[in-house]
Amino acid sequence: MLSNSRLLDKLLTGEYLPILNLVKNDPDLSIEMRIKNQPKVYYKKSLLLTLFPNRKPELLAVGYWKEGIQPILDVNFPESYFDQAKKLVEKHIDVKKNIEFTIQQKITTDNNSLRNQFLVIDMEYQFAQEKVKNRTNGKTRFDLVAIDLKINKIMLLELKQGLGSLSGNAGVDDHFLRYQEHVAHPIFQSALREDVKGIISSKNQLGLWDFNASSLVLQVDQAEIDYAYVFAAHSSAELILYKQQYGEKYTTLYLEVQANNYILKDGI
DNA sequence: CTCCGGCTGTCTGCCCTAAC
DNA sequence: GTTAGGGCAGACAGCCGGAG
Repeated sequence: MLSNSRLLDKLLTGEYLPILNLVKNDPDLSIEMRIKNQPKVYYKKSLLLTLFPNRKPELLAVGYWKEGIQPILDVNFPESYFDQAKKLVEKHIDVKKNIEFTIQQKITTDNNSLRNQFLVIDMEYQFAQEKVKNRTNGKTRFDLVAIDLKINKIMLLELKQGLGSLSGNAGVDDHFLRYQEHVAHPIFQSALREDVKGIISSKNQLGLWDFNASSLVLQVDQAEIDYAYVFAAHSSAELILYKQQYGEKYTTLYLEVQANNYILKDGI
């Protein structure tokens, strides 16, 4: 259930319905459920729009348009706002970031059904931090949250793309240590399960999937929690290097960018 | 001289808290 | 239940100084 029924009404039948329909029909836009089931619309990981129950919607951050004009949203005819906002994002984001986020979004859209092993339910997930305060050294976030439908697991996924992001402060080893630190606490696990249930039911209610996810919610209580990397290789040389360095050490799902196939599978 | 790497400030996006 | 303001992490750009 969306805890916020007024916002739900606005999205499903009220003034925000044109926005919901537009986002549903545009594969480049995604809507994610943040804390307290707050819906936010993204384009390549740039936040285009945040919706509130009563307050005016929050638009694209000033950094994207400060040398031009702020795009204006007409909730009844949102097309032109999203067109302008997308163009501003394209102009703003740099190439490297663009590649990573494009891959992330493709993974999300290619794994949004029950037809394959994984169902991606969220991007850039941060858990509710009050519940694990003082229990961990550093906060962290996870690139993707997915359900492994084959064995009913909640998978926290970290996307690695290109060789530059493998070592150092936010590298492969470092991310795994942070995961271990968090998952060791039962409070983290129960909080994650609750968040996952909330995200699934909200998305289900908004009709963002072409299947009914009610039964998935029930499975989540029994689901194990696990962690894996997604390595998106741009060449076979990169793939070989990654496998040599980390392939044995960490569970990894492999994707080949050139193949343009972003359906996640284990055991490759 | 150029090329790094570290340091710092800025910005975005997330959650938290206090207040209504 | 809802909002406004603040803190934190991550990404990035610009600056500086040391190594080659």
